[in-house]
Amino acid sequence: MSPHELALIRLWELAMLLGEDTQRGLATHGLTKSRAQVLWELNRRGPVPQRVLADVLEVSARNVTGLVDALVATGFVTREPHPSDRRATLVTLTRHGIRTVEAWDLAQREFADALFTPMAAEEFTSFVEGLNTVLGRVREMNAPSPNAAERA
Amino acid sequence: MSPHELALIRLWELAMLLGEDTQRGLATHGLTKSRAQVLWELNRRGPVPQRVLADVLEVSARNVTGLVDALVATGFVTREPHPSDRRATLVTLTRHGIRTVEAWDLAQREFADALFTPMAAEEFTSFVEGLNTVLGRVREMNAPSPNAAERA
DNA sequence: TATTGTTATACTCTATAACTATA
DNA sequence: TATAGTTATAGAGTATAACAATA
Repeated sequence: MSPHELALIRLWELAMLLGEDTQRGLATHGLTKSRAQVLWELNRRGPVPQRVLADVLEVSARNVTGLVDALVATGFVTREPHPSDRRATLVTLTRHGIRTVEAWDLAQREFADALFTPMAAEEFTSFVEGLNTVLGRVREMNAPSPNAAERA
Repeated sequence: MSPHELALIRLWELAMLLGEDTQRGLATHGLTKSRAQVLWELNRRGPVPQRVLADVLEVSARNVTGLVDALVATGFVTREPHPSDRRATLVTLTRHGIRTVEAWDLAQREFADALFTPMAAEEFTSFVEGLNTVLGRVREMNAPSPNAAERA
């Protein structure tokens, strides 16, 4: 197996481990990855109509209806009337939803510190440099998405 | 945002991009991630009873029934009688299944080369070093899994 | 006429529980 | 009695299409 191939496999393994770890963390809050993404966007953007969520998450309007239904039922968000468009509803974080997102933020910072603090400063720096290079390459190789800049 | 936090976010972004890319590739073969994992294990292990697939993929026996049903219907595998245990079936790759796995293998090698060849040799080396360190840290921080060695 | 969100319907992955056939 | 795999049932995420209310 070539060094390149091995490096790619290591990247995959890391991605999977991080994914599993995150999923376990979300499950303790009674959340799934998809529902968590909704909360995350609401935290960034404030109350938005479901249409906006469908666009930023790149899923169907129908799917958003289901995700918001579930988040309402579990107390993370509410549907509020839109002040000027009676067709739309504003999906709004509850206090519970806000506290949940804040708890992740903290957990993520702590995880990042626990992960990288033990690394030698020089090793960390060159790792991040390589990571940025690889990320740039992957972005180039992917279908050029006009939304990439907007999402970043 | 701290450098540690930023690095973690970059890792996430890379993981997501690689995941999306892979999913697109699988879709062109008419496959999903779960079904592809089945083919992958069959390629590594040869024909195995469904029970083995359930164990290695860490999913329920019921789930394996569904995945194998779908793979049989789409011509990637067949169910063959087990020579000594009449309760069991041996899930076996068809020629189509074998060629599909071989095509991925090639595609993965090409992708890895396209990704890393443009990197300076020194940058690649230190990136892989950092990657291995991070991977080790994540493994430590995760729940210590007795199967980790077996799966690797 | 176009847009927001819903209902209707369907497919995939996932799980547990009950059951059949076999060990 | 235990195991391999299926049927029955259910929940989550996803999609398209038809439809209602509103713009």
